[in-house]
Amino acid sequence: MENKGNFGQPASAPTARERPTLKTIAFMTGLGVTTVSRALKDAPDIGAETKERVRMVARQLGYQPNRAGVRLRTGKTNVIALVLSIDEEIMGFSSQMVFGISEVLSGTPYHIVITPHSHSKDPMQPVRYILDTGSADGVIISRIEPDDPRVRLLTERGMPFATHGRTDAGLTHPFHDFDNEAFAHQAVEKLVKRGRRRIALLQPPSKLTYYAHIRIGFQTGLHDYGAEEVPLRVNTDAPLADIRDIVEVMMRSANAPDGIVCSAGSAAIAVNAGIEAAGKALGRDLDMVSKQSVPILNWIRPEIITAQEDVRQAGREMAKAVIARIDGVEPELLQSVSQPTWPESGR
Amino acid sequence: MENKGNFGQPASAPTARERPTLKTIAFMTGLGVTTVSRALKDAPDIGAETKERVRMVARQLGYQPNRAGVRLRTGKTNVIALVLSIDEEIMGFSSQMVFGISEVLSGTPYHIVITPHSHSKDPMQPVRYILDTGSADGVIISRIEPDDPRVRLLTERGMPFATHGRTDAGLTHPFHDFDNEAFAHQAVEKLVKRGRRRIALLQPPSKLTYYAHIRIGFQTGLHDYGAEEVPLRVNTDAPLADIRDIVEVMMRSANAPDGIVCSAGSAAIAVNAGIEAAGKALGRDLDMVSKQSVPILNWIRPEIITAQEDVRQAGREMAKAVIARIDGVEPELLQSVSQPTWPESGR
DNA sequence: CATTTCTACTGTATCGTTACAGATTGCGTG
DNA sequence: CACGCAATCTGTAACGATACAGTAGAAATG
Repeated sequence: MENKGNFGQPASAPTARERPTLKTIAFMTGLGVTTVSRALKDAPDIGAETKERVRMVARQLGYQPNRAGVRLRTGKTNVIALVLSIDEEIMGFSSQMVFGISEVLSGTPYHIVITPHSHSKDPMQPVRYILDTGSADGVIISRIEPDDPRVRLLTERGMPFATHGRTDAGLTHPFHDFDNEAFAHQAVEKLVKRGRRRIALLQPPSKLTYYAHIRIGFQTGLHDYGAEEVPLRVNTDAPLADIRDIVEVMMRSANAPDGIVCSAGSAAIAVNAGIEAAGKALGRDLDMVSKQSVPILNWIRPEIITAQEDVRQAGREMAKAVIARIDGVEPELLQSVSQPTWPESGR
Repeated sequence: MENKGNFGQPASAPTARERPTLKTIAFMTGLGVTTVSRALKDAPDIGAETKERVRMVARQLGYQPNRAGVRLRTGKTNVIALVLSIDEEIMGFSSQMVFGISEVLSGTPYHIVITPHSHSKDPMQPVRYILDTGSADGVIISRIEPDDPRVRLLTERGMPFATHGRTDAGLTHPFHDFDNEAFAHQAVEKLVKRGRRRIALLQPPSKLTYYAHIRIGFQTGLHDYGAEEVPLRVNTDAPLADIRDIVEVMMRSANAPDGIVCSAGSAAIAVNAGIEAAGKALGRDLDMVSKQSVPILNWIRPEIITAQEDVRQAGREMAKAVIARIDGVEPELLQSVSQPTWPESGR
């Protein structure tokens, strides 16, 4: 856990095994530390030949700037903080996002730090921590609400960030979102095309922005294709056991739906269990459409009609967006919405 | 007597909105920066009353030490690096581990940095990076091999670390592992108790240490309970489609097994699909036992006999182990193995 | 020829923290 | 009364990088 050995003496001895610093390069090239620093960042007041020499030596030594030095002097942390809700998921949702993000960051000096929190507790806490300690250059958050206080705070403090999901309160900020409205609309279409007309919706919690997107897509779908809604009093955040039980009751009732639209892959598993518990069969008594972020549902029941939400891609988009924002690109230009894809059933 | 003392430097202006530093506290208490620093770390040469005062002011200001300052001066990064293989998982395996780790780290100054890599590429690369740049105080790695080169390198360089899985080459190091031998043994027992005698094993890739653990548990199980193995030529790392197809072929063949032991939850889903594709039914024609890290299998088929591997707990254990190791605790004392738990089926 | 203007480099101070080597004061001792 | 010794507290110099204000030398200008 310690690293120096270089005491006392003036200029600098190469000290073979130590990690190279600007001083090492300066010593080897016979230049000043400042020159080396500026040469490596391609400053205009350094001679071309000198730059070349410095770069060669730096490469040769495997020089990597000391992050603490840079951070202390410039305030640049080279860190992107990913704020995750630990009760957010059962499936590999956030892993995929992490991997997408790191794909993009791997070509940059940025590191990714995970800042978890329980969304039952204060969701502002991690954001405040990051702002107060200046521990990141950029932030990625999810589970966005229409007037999300985190978005407000981050904007107000000028911290670059990207969100997974949109807001709806006149704030302009980078985001990536899945087109949940299109998904819900298309889901209804698929069901109606299979002759289903009485459709239930397992929707997200109403405080999240995409609740409205799902609702609108669903309702215009019902209208456009001439179907009606069978109410379902539970949302995707409920414990799987609750979802199962409520779906079972619904499926046993007189006005059971003949179609279900499900807004989350993990919940779909519970819905399926509820359907089976009621003695109904997908494809025969009813059809189900679900979105999923990991291709798993068709392994469980090939009959489930699935739309893919590419969360890894979302991670990539958001990582690119935050970095662009850090580099001063206007937020308007850093917004994207991805369309649902409907893989041909099969496996 | 002539103490001209401080000339030039007027200690420091409070500058209300700035982030407080030691200097701020020094200014407010009228003490020197050094004194404040030492007071906050409860050094023995600082008066009790002074410490109290410093602590009060620090708390009042919401002082948090600047990580870059500490890191630059001491070399301590306060970072734990989690090295993850991005193709490691489909399910929420690594998320659960991340959350377990952060539970423990949340009470400490440590941050968690995710360092991903593709295990098809060079698995040493992230470890080398961390060592070369000194970017973490401790490392957590998984997918351990019997003579894992990463374990060798980390040990050699004196970097504190913990592994998810054991090695088998005379190296002593902190680890947390799931008792795969016990799992496989008990799995065979469960199957035989249900009257199954011809058992197939879906095993992990042979290069990983726990391959041997699974094999031994399985084989002693076969021996102890009087069953025989039906060979299955595929491992848990194979694409799910391959697993499904191979299982289907096996289940259609003349000597189809009447029991299957499966070493990974995601693979079990594919195995189940293969079984169903062959027209066989769990509980009737055969039984399956699988381990899982996320309670999902019984939602798919209640008949699957599942053992729970608590990956979140593993994350907690490893985080505690790395920190203890950083604090100088002997590696021998930082090893733990968790037992499979067999939740009563149902949900 | 003196002066300005470039070009190419360099020294110093600084970010926040801590290791280290002093200071200062009070007080008990011989 | 000088001395030693605790008990407290403090200034300085790093750690590695960069912003800023120079400087030296050569070339262009008047």
